[in-house]
Amino acid sequence: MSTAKLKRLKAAGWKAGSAKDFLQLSDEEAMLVEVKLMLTDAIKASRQKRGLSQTDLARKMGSSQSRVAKIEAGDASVSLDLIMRAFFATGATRRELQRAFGAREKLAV
Amino acid sequence: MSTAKLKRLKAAGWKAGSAKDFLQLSDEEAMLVEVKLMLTDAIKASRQKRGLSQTDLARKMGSSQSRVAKIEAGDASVSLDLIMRAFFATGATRRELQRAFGAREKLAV
DNA sequence: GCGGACCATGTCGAATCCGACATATACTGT
DNA sequence: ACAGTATATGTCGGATTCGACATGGTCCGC
Repeated sequence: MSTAKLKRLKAAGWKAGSAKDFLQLSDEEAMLVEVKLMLTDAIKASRQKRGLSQTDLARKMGSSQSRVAKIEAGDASVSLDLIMRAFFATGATRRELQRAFGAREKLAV
Repeated sequence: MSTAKLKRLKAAGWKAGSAKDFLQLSDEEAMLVEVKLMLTDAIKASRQKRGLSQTDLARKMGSSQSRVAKIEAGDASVSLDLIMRAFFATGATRRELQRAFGAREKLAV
């Protein structure tokens, strides 16, 4: 499954644009991976912009530091639900969500 | 409050009929609910636009008709991961995703 | 070089979510 | 009335994801 390979994908430094070829994902799976990567990047940026530690964010969203670390690392055990929760918990708005999907990528799939 | 909307709000993990719970809904939770409702509406629209039945979509995404029905109904047991998978499986593009997030307010409780 | 932040990673029992199935309702066309 | 198609709803065993905890690494001010 794509989520199982997400972690390895990030560790190898691959960008979302090349994820499909590298992992032989279906189009839908590739798009889901892209969505997750965009959001985890946006979470890290939003959190740091607001001067929050992973522990701070974890407390805000009723979770733990280790899980926030996994969220930002693109760990396979993290759902899109939790990613989205974390994104909003940083203080990001729906407009910022839309911008995260709009001001996008260097390379299309 | 219509029963249909109460049912859909169970997607947020809500107990139907409790105004108190509604008032306690945090901003992040409310935004997550909005995102989910927008997407489930978009899925249904995209599926019907392309002339697919729930069974067709289920086969495309390796799931079952009953789960597709639950996705579109905003059932509490459906994750955002599955919603996003279904959205892309209808043939929707990332541009349509962005457009769905930019859609005007649909949640009127 | 120590103590204190901050972040990464592994593990685990419990909670949640999954596909699948059974079944019900509604709306066709025959 | 009947058969076929489409959608809705409840349930269940197994799979996935959860928060929590333990622990290790890195960096910095003291």
